Amino acid sequence: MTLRIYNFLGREKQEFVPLEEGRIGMYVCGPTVQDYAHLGHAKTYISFDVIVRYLRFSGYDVLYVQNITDVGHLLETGEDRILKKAQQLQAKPMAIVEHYMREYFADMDALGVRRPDISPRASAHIPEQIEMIQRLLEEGHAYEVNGNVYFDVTTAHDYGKLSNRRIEQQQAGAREAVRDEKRNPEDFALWKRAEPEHILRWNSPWGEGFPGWHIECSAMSRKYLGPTFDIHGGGIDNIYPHNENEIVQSECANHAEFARYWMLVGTLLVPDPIDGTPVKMSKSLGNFIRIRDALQQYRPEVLRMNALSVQYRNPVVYSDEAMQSMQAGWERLYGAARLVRQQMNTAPETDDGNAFLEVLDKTRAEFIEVMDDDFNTPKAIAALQELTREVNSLLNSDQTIGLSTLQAINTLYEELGGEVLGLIPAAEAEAGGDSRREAGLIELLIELRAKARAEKNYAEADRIRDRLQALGVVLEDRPDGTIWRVQ
RNA sequence: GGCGACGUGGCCAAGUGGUAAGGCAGGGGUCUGCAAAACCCUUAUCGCGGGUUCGAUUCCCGCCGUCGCCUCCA
Repeated sequence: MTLRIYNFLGREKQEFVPLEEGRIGMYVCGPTVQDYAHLGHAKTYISFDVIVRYLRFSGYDVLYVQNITDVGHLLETGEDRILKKAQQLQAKPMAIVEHYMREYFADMDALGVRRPDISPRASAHIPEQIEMIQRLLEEGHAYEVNGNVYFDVTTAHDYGKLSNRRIEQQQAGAREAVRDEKRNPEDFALWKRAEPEHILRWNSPWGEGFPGWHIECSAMSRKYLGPTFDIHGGGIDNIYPHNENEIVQSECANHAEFARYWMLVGTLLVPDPIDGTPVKMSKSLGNFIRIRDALQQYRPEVLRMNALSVQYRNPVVYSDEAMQSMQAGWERLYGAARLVRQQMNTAPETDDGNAFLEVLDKTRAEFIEVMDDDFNTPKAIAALQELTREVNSLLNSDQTIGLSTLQAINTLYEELGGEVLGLIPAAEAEAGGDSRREAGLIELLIELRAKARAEKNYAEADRIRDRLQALGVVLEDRPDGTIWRVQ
């Protein structure tokens, strides 16, 4: 069983072979912390979260690095974005980025996205960036003009190899005013001179300024993962110019191959309010939904389900309709896992139901096979859904099921659905300590209702059920008793 | 205009050179005091036109359509 990954460099599925057996160095482009994260970020980082979780599940020792961009970049108007925000809020720029960085982590935590091993900040790696720029200057790949340093793309023979853009194809100045300072329209800034009004600025050999957008990823990935590492990830919308420029400057500065496998994830789309066509969720279009706002409406697992409902390279739509479908699908999955846990409390210590272990083995094998094939999460979820049908049938049959069988089912749900996909919450997350009293009260009411039912006092029984329903507590009568859940 | 991705049942979405997973929704049924939940049954020849092939949804060409990138964006 070998892992295969679709490598954007070369555009084909390839067998994954790490540089060092059993270990993986992985870098994923992180967010610019200038505002609250939205669902587009959620899609990308949930995708990589599951990829990293699965790699670890497969036994790899993964070092996962994801940068925090906090140095600010230029708008078309020439204003610094973070500076602009700082003026609005009358606050120091570093306080702004600190704030949004913390909120970013809070949002990701809420989504069940495990934190990267290292979250290096661009502002904390200015010397490394300057050093890399100097190397590029020495090697003749860059030139300085008036305190700005640009990379000369004509000095790299393979510029454009990731995005398949060749320099001669570009329409110079088509949508961007050609700066006279640049030798070629595709040349990009490594270092920018800070105008007097810029607060975010650092000393450099070329005067006070700030780093260009792409150099931070090159400098920080090199620092923590080395000149050559296994996997580089990001959103596909950054393939050009960001990823392309990262590659060219890193390979020219390091004289070494950069990332060996490029994994780029598809975009989150949202229906256009006018005609309903799906369009990219983005800050500039103003059609974004903050993660924290979406979490008011849907559980994190349901948001994850949506992100994982397509293969990671494909785009996915976020809409009420889609989310309701995800919600229903998730509830069936989780309902079965929860029922298994509930049955464990009363199950006999027999080995009845052991024949089911075969189904579990089959599910596990299927799950691994499809995840090994470029992380096919839709198929992996399908495997769990098929398992769920079997589990429900088993639980609804009149045969008694032994504890060991239930435990085996539960373990599989927790491993594949919980540990890898993050869709099934851990058992201990179900009933917090403060809800024990509430649970006791609900169970008391269930006892009263059971008494009423035994006396065929259905009016009273239904009244209790309806009142609880109104409070969001749903009762389900099963042959062996009534169970409840919070809606 | 250039580069790239995609177009599969009512909706979403896998997938394969030999007639197509899974989910959601709808309809019918079983179970239930009634519900709820669950389970069973039920709907597709894969954008259009050519070509390659014994055979294509899957490979190639063209067309149409949608999205992304080419400017800060995950």
